[in-house]
Amino acid sequence: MFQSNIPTAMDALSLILHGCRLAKDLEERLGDLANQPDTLSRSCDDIIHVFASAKERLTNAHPQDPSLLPHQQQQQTDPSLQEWLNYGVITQAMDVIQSSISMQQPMDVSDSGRAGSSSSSQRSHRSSSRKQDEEKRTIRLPAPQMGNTELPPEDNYTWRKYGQKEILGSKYPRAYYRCTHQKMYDCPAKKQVQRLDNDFYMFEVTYIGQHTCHMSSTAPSIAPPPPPPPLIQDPMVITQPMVSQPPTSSSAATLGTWLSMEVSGSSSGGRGGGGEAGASSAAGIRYGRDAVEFPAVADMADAMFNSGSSSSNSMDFIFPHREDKWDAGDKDN
DNA sequence: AGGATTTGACCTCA
DNA sequence: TGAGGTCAAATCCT
Repeated sequence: MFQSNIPTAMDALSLILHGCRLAKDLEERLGDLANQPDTLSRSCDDIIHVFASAKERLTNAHPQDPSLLPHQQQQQTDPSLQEWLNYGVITQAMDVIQSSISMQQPMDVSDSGRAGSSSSSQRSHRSSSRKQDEEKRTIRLPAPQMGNTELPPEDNYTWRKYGQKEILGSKYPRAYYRCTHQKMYDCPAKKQVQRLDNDFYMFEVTYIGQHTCHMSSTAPSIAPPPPPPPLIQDPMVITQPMVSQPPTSSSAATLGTWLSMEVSGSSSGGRGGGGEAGASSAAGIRYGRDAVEFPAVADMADAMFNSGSSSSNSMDFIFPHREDKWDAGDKDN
């Protein structure tokens, strides 16, 4: 179902990174799990599964030239994809972070220190659904984490889930989200998230409409990043790579510093009533114990890239309270 | 208490 | 007519 080998290879990289995180997490919990062989076994299986998936994709990605590095492959990517990659600031931040992870601490975990019944009300105002001319862009994103595979990938917008539905012919339900600021700023942006039938670790995310919430002077303080798909005019499917271009030296250095503190950082604080700062998506503000690790990295990246306009919030992202950071540490599998 | 998610029913359109 | 999209009360979570 993949459009080309390149995204497949990139998916593999993201899976590898994900596997590394799981392995790291497992090591940190070894002490606690020493007398829980079943849990240990499950965790091992999970990790094995992730790496096996990655290997499978790598094999599929470039059977002809296994020596080609992913970022080299990307150079051969079609221009539209390349443009899209260039456009995604946060994606790049994520790339930097994850590149740094792999470069600085390939598998080194030793210093991880912290590492009712429906109403009959009128619905005539219902916006027309299934409008053909509505702008739709579909991308694919890897699931953020095995333990939180119900969560959609972070995309740096805040979303509110308003529905979920079983889709005919699909194994997994489709979740419907709208911009958190829809009412306040009349933002029409929506998205649909659905797990791929044949790949449990990939989400297909369809964005509908453009965010207008950031255009308001009273809109959230953190200016949103460019929406993922603005350059893609025609409905199409691409896979967002988790590793793309080499980081600039400065950003790499900065993020590298962060990584030394937060390599395995967890969510910086649940949903927080005010989670409207624009930096945490539905994925990042998932309720309770299912705090997500992966989005927290995006949060940090976002904080950095927007640090000029948002002062204190950024620091909160970068230096979250310790208890918040590690609450998620005991999540199972 | 306030805001987000869940979920069954309702509505629209192909 | 039925699949897909949305609504909104109930429920959950912090």
